[in-house]
Amino acid sequence: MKLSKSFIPTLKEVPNDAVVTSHVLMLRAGMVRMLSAGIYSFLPLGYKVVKKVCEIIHQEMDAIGGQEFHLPALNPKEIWEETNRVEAFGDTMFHVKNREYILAPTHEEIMTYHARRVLASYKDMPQTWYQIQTKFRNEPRPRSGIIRGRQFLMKDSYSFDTTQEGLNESYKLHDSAYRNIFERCGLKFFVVGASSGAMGGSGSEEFMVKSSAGEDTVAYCESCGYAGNVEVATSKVEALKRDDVSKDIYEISTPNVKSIDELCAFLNIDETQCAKSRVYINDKEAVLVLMLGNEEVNETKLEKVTGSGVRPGHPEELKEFTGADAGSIGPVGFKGRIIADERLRNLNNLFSGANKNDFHIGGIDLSRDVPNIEYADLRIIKAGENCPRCDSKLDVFPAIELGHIFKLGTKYSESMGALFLDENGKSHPIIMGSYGIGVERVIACYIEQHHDERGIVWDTSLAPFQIHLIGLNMKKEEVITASENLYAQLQKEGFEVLFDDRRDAQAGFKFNDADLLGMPIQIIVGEKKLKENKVEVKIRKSGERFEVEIDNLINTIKDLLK
RNA sequence: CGGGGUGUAGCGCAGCCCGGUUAGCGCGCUUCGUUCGGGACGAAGAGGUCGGGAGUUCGAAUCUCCCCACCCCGACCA
Repeated sequence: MKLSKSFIPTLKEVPNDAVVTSHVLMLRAGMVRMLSAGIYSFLPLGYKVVKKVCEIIHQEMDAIGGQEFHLPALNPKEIWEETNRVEAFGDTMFHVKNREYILAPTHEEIMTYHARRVLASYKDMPQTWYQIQTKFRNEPRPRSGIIRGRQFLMKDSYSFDTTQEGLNESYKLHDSAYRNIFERCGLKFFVVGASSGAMGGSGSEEFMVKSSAGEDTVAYCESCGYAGNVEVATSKVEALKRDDVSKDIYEISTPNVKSIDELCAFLNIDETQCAKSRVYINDKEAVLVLMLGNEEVNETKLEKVTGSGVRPGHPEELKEFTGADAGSIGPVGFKGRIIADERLRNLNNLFSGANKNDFHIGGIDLSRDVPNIEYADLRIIKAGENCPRCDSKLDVFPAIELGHIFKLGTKYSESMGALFLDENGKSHPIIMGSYGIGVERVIACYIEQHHDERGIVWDTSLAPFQIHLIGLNMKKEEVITASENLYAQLQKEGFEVLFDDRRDAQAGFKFNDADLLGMPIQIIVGEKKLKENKVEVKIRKSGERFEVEIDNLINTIKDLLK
């Protein structure tokens, strides 16, 4: 491709609206342009990279027996109503105004639709179906460029099995395919145990990349490799001991004392002597959650205990269920379900709210005074706590979710009636798995991990071109002839070459563009070296440069790109 | 949805507080000349509904109100 004829609008200055590195570089390198918030056009250079990623995905998916589909983005709403997911997605789903259609945010329903009554026998399975296509989600706040958009490219696959063992096998195949894909893309990633959230199902793992631009928070153990989304991660923390003697409970007037810190200051006590109360609503019932001191409630863990969705109670609801406002709520006398964090187990002589504004209660013995109490791990773990597996210190940092694999089970096949007959003629729902990869995120994460102050640094696997050929002074006849010849030769050898043949651009301008675009190898054709029948080769990654006899160039390049 | 910010030429910005000629600057773009291995120089040009609407005023980029778009933090996020 000749640069003089290409649409690769590079930017010298950093666009105002871009914050994260990958976004800045994708804009500066002319890979993408924004059309609207969270909606991006891929320009020719960027789309070349998309296709590289897709090709790797195709190869690895085909290798595990995947079959590619092309499914509609426009879906009849009634199919989504079969699984009740129109309601589940709520405002996140785009609705078409003049038809009963929606824009598909994922494709479980559509794949299941095609599977039902067609995958009718155990003999038809296992099957793995996948597709790479645009999904639509009405994100309330798109951000970080391509990382979180309202429309994005996703590879998703679905497995159909007749047994749990079969599902486990499909899951394992995807797990290894995903590792291959991300490795071949040159990403440093790790795998974490995850919450399966509103997708439903049992097992679930996320493929993550550490990044300050990430929206997930993960706990990671350097020494044993334990990794978990903080939504589900656990840690070992020092247990607290019960006092030998339990005091009687007593009421304390605590005017205007609301937070745990204020309470500790007012009574001159430690926060580990306090049980913080949070009221959640679950199935229209109030659930009182007790945490030690200032520790935060992990709502995902809480939902696991309650079995269904929770939300914090509104101020009016707090008053209605407890008789007090936030800051004065406590377990003594509370009538609903009470779940306390494990760290509070059996503690006594605690302070908590009195369910009466401006009053607290001291001397609480959870075993004695809160008979119906339940305990569960409800904490959000913190960096520096001990790894649950090996006791080393845990690291906690933000990360980007690249891929997610789920054992769905029969959630969709049951609600949609995708059944098969087994060897005995008995009917069962198909056992499904679902596996996604954010294609654009792969690119953004790659750039987050592979750039320097001059620009992007592509590996050959994802590079839009292998070689950036630079003709320096394209007004000199000998430079034109030599570089045109090399261009033709390299192409004949099958290399992907971007040829900077621009007549007017100065040398420095071309060098800077080449470093910004970041092809693995630059070949520089200049007047002086040509006199010795030589050109210069620069390795983008290392910055290393050396002279090569023109006659040896092809072989040198072949060696370098091996 | 809550909080904060921005919107002036393709890009980056100044001007606005304190209203008053043809609205500026840098980069980019066009033409000519010089230069030609790390973002050149000179000369001459083109390019603007000042985000949109309403209002105040003799007069609005500037003041007031409404709306829209975009960014950041939070909430949300299969």
